[in-house]
Amino acid sequence: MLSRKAEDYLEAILNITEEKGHSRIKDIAVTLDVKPPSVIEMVKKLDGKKFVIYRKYDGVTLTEKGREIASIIKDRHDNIKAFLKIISVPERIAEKDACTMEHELHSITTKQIKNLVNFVKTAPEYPQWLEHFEEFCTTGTHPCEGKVRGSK
Amino acid sequence: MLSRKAEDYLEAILNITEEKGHSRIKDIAVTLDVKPPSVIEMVKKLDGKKFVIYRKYDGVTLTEKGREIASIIKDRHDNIKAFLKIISVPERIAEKDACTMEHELHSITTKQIKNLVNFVKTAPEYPQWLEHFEEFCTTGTHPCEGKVRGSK
DNA sequence: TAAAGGTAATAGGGTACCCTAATACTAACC
DNA sequence: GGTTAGTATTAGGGTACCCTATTACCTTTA
Repeated sequence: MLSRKAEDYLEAILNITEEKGHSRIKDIAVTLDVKPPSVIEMVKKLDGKKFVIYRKYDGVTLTEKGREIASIIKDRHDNIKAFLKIISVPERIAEKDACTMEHELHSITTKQIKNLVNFVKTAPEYPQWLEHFEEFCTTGTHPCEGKVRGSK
Repeated sequence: MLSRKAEDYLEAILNITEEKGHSRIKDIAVTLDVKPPSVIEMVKKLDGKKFVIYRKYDGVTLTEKGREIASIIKDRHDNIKAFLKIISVPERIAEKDACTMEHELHSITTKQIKNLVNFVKTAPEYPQWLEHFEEFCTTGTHPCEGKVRGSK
């Protein structure tokens, strides 16, 4: 229903509004790294579809409908980022790649990623799991393999 | 350097060529679910950039440069799909979502996904890990938690 | 070898998203 | 209240990718 870019705009508006109390054209432009005329154009479109309310010279606010979409995207973003950090992707790259993955993935996929994050985080052996994974990344072998010091 | 769509075309051409020995406009169109004129347009562009060789009425072949890109994408695709299947995403959805993720992700991210797949697959407790994960997805708790029957 | 059926190519358009340059507006200060 | 600095808006264009309708070409078969 909404394009990937449209979702990006909604998410940005949500973040800016939460941070500053209101969303101005310029802030959206800076956040998304586009020029103000591009923002105006998209915001008019989103207003036409009732995702935001846009009044000239007076900023942009999300409608209930718009806020709902934005929250879903933001939630996906956080889960995907958490997953990427678990597999040792550096902060900045995790942030950027979460922005890519947060759109278009099937809901089952994002649900399973969320499950994986919870599974690993709440696992009794969580810290060891992480250590083992990191060692595996460096050496290519499982630390516990064939040793007395098992995975437990 | 190459757009996401351009990469899709290269990957499709690689797959079709491997399967049929040569790539025709129509096959590419069917694979990517677009109309032939769209294929012609893109293929001309890819020819101009030396990723493929396109001769009218005579199909399309990858150059060395084009094959290299296509192979990288295909490799990413396979790894991402393997990951999605590990976390119990159904085949068809995994295939589709791998197509989405295979572009634009940072090389570190795709490397770490590959590492994760190998880590889990070669783990001494691999089948148990999977069972535990699946049970966690259904019940929300770790099977081994506080029980005699531990993770080992 | 000529006609037919299918594939390929071109012409002409459309949408989504982005830009620069020019103009309009607002707010804040003198 | 007028000037200025900053922000918002409009006007006009550009690129990427897709389409339909039309025309060209090839291959097969009578």
